[in-house]
Formats: sequence, C-alpha cells, structure tokens
Amino acid sequence: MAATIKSVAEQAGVSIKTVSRVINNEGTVKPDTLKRVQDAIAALDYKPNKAARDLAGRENFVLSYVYDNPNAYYVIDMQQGILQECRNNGYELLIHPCNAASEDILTEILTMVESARVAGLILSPPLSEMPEVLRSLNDKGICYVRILSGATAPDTSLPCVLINDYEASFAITEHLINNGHKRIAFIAGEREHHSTIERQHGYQAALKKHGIEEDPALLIDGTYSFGTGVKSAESLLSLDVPPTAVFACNDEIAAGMLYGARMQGFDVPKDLAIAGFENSPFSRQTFPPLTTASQPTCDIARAATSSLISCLKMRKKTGKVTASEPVYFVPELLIRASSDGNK
Amino acid sequence: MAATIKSVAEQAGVSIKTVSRVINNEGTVKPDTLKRVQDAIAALDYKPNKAARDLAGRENFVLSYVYDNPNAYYVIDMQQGILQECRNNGYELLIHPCNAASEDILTEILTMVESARVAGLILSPPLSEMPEVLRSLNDKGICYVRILSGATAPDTSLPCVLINDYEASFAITEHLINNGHKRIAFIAGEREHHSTIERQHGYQAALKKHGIEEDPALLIDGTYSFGTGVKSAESLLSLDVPPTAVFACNDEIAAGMLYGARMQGFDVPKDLAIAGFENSPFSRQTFPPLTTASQPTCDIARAATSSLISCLKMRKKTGKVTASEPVYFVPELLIRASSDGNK
DNA sequence: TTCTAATATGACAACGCTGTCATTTATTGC
DNA sequence: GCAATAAATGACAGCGTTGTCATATTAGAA
Repeated sequence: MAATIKSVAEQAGVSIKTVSRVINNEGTVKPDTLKRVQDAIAALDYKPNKAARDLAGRENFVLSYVYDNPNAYYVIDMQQGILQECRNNGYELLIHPCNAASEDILTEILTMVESARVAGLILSPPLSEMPEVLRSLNDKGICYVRILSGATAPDTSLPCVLINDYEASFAITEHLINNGHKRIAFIAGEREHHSTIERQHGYQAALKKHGIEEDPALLIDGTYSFGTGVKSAESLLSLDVPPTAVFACNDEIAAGMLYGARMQGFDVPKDLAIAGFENSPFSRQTFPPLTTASQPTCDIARAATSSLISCLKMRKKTGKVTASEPVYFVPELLIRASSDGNK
Repeated sequence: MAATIKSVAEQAGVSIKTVSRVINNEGTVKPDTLKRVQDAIAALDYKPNKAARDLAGRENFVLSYVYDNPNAYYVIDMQQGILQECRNNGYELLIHPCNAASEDILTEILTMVESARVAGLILSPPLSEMPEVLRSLNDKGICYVRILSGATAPDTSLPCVLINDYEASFAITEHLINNGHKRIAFIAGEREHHSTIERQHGYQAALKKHGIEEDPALLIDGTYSFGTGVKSAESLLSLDVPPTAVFACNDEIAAGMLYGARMQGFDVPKDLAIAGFENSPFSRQTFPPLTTASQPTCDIARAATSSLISCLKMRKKTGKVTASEPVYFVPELLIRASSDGNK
C-alpha cells in the first residue's frame, strides 16, 4: 500500500495540511516541523498522488510539448531535455505533434490544453512564431515558453529561449569566405520559419563585411528538405558560372545538395564546398561529413522547460505572470570535410 | 466553466452514476436512457475529467511507452502510432526513454508505473525481449504489449505484435543471390536484439536454399551503428577474396558500410552491392539509395496499442487477462540502387 | 507584563469521478 | 396474475490532495 499524505502526517505528528505545505514548498513551516515532515516522507517513501493533486488544485502537473517538426533527431533531443526537467520537478510530459498549417490548429491546441488541464506549453518553431497561436494562448491565460530564432526577445512578458542563428550563419559564411570562396550560394528553408530569415541575414552580413556582392542567382528558395537540396544542385550547378560553395539552411538540404552534386560528377569539397546547419547525426555520416553549426538542442529544451516551470511557480504564488530573463544560445561552427579538404 | 458529470446528469434527467455507466460503456443502460445521456454529453460538450477518473478508479488512463532505442526515426514513428490510438480511446501517453543496460532498469520502470499509476506498457526491443523485465511485470500484474521479432508468439497470455524479420531477411538475401552474388557478407547488430538472430537465420536459410556455403569470414559481429558499418568495410574489403555483396542488419550499418566502401574507392553497386534493413528515411538519401526492408512502424505501433487497450478493457470487465490474438507483420523488400544498378 | 500583529498550524469542505450496495422497474415462469 | 428473478437505476461514501478560513502559537511593541 503506497503512503498517502495522511500516513505521512501521522508519522510526523502534524496535520495533512502541513505536509501539503512541505511538498509544495510554501515556506511557512518552521524548520523543526519541516524536518520532521521531511523525515517522515523519506521514511515512508511517500510520493504525492498526481491525480489527487490535479483534481484538488486548479491545474495539472502536466506540461505539453507541441510541435510540428519533421526532423526526428530534433524532436527526440527536445523530448529528452524536457523530460529531464519534468522529472526533476514532478511534472509529466504530454507530447503533441501536430500540423501547424492545419486550419483548426488553434482549436486543436486549446482542446488539448483544456481536456488535459495542461499547466504550460513548450513551443518550438514554427509554432512559437505564429502570432495568432500566441495571441489566443495569451487570451486564455495559458502559460508557455517559446524557443525562437533571434538575438533579442520580442517581449519579456513570458519566458523565452533565443537561438542566435544570425551569428552562427555569419560564422559559417565567413568560414567559407576565409577558405577562398567568393561565389557562395544560399539555400533557404521555409520562410515561415524565422530561422530561415535569420540565417539568410547572417549570410548576407558576412558577404557584405568582406566586400562580396550578392548575386540573386545564388539565392534559392526552398523547404527544409533533402529534395530541396537535390533540386538546388541541379539549378545551381548548371549556371554559367556555378558557385564554388553552398551554405544550406539545414543539414537535410546540405545532404541533398551533396547527393545532387555527386550525381552530376562534382567532387566535394574540391569542386564545391558545402555547409549545412543543425549538426544532425547524419551530418557526420555523409561522405564527406558536413560542415555545420551545432545547436545544443537538449540543453535548449532543458533551459526552456526550466524557465517555464519557474514561471508557473511564480504565477501560482503571486497570481501574476512576471517577466523572466530570456535564455540565449549561439550555435557553434563545426568544420568538417565537406568544406575543408584538410579535415 | 467546463461541463461535469453532474451537469450532464441534470440535463439528461438521470443520476450521475448512469452517466458514468455511459462514458464507461458498461452496457447496462437502456437504449432510451443511453440516447438521452449521449445527447446531453454532446449538447454540453462534456469531457470527463481525467484526474477525477484516475483518482476514483483504480488506475489511470495513461499508457507508457518504454524504450531504449537510439534510432530517432523509429521512436518518432512509434510515438505517432501510439498517440493515434491513445487519442481515439481517451488515453494519455507517457514516454519513458531509458537505458536497458542500466542496473536498476527494473526499479526505474516499476517506480514510474506506480507513481504515475500507468495502466499499461508498450515495450519495443530490446526491452520487450528481456525475460527479467517481463517476469517482474507479470508478478506485479502490470499489463503490457510487446513488439517482438519472430514468426510465432512465445506465449499468448498477453498481447503481442510479431515482426517476421526472418522472412524479410530471406527475401533480401535471395534478391542479392538472384543478382548473381555468391559471396555475401552479413553484418550483425547487437545479439541482445532478437531481430539480429532472426535476420541472420533468414540470411543463412537463403544461402542454404541456393546451395551457397557459408563463409565464417563473411559474418561480422557489431552493433546497430554507423560505426560498425565503417569498421566492417575496412575488414571485409581487405580480405583476400572480398565479398561482392553485403547485407547489413540495419540501414545505419549499411550507410556506414557504404561510407567505408567509398573511402576505399569501391563503387557501389558496381564493385559491391549493399542492402540494409528498416527503411529509415536516410536510406533514400544516401548515394546511391539503399536497398532495404520496410517496416510499417507506425502501423505496428497502432496495432500494439490497440491490442493493449482491448486487453485492459477486458481485464477491467472480467478481472482476468484473457489471451489475445497476436498481430503479424512482414517487412517488405525495397530494391534500390545500392544493390541494383538499374534502379 | 500585556496587547497586537505576524506567523505557524489545523479542521474541513471541496474537486469530479467510480465502486458498492440498495432500490426500483421490467421480465420470466407457472 | 403473482411471485421470483433479472435488469436498470440511484444514493452515497470514498479516492488523496489543495484551498479557505479559523485557531493556536510566537515575536514585538508598549
């Protein structure tokens, strides 16, 4: 028979309410009593019953990770990071993959939040960048943390994790320039992802800094997919003056580019240097391995979850959602053989 | 204000217990009453409160997917399939990645099940093949469904989904033989995974059928990893009489093999044919794309979840865990350019 | 010391459902 | 048509917490 709050109360010689205060860290318990209760909890190996807490309290100890991301590695890393923080704080995780382009995405999310009485949401792009989603969550008073591409937070009223794609892209582009490249193509992902814009700006800024003029022919629109890479290879490599280097918005595109280049008999990196973004596991496994920028996805997820939980605690205590410091990450340049024959 | 069982009862002019009977499908409600209640539920858009059900009932409407699998694509597909069934049946999903080799994996799982009062577990290899895990779940009376490699169920007392790796491997090997290969290497994954054994048996049976003698030098032990593929390429291709074809236990190994072969200047498929297993997304994205066997992971997950849920319902009704029919899947051969120059 | 204000603790009713058991209503057999 | 039985429904107590409000204790000021 599992221990309940009642048995702990008896063991410690206090009322159940005091035990409740201890487990909820309300801080209004005398050190002496606190210790007795903590000892009792330890002695009985007591774990609060989540269903009862959820029922009695206003909201459940459940967070939800809502995402629309085809990148399995990214999602798995996110989940892992979120789970670590959840376990540390007695929360459960509800995963909710969805289709951001769907018409009733809003209803879907709200229904999920209400029916599971989710305490807070973790949003990664592109959902974290959809104004109508954010607005309607605000209206309903639902707490969330967003993971965003950018250097500064759009607002600080809610927790937020920022990935500085601009700087990392600048570094990648500069690396290519330093290796002697002047004709560097850029293959963009979906423009709905803010990261695409940021990465492109970083690319353009690096060109500018080194006095290289942009050639519109070297700027390709696409999606974050292998297919885009393959297609771009066809168009770019058949130009009169093809690029000598390509910076793809992510590793999938870069892998496709590599595939396409190989199909057309180009040698990478001798005839063409390629760089990707994200440090997906397969970026190490292509031939040659891809130069890329590493995002510590798991750490990002933990940081996001942790600030969401702090925010929830604050709100419970003060009744208000207080501004919290955004967390910043800058992806790190990883030079591999696809852009550097010596590697 | 969300509707509760009470408001539904009022609206329908019955007691809350009768509403409870309806939502739980207890089947002892007159058709006429049933309809009134259903109408009331629809009219009020009533959704049962999970926390309350969980607290009042014996176990929670929560399933847990416990896994130790480094393959992100596999995990994501599994999650998706499980989630679909969960949503259809009012269950939630708790994901629980873990380390099967860890010493206290058993305690970890049992703690999780108890603290979240999980109703049932979904187990994929290698956890589904660990006798001590299964035994201790049986002892505790915890319901689970296992996804297994094999042609027949080890027992039918609990739900089970079977993947016929043997037959699929037989087909792959036969395909290589039909393409004129006689020296076909086999690279094994971890022997803890039953799938490894099954795949090897399929390989051996095909050789035997076609009167090809096995060469122990062509049988390599390894892990389900890219690294194993790379290493195997080194050892296999430096043999006095190297193989002309390789059947790798999964796509990761096959991709590594491909990488290694390329490093040593071998052309695939001209000098060496390669086949993998699993139809991972990247098996289409290597150059050349990999011949493989496709497992409908998402469907497998749905079938598993669905039979677990039936089993749980049965148990609730009859108090007994009744035998349920195993579900069978045979992975399908996908011929691509890595084993066939014409593709 | 005495009174007031702050701090610490407790009693008890919710929360929304399910299980148990009593009660009402329908069905069967004679 | 009547008891005996089966089927349908209801009343009510829990499930293990938290929130509210009352009470007891302590500290600080006069």
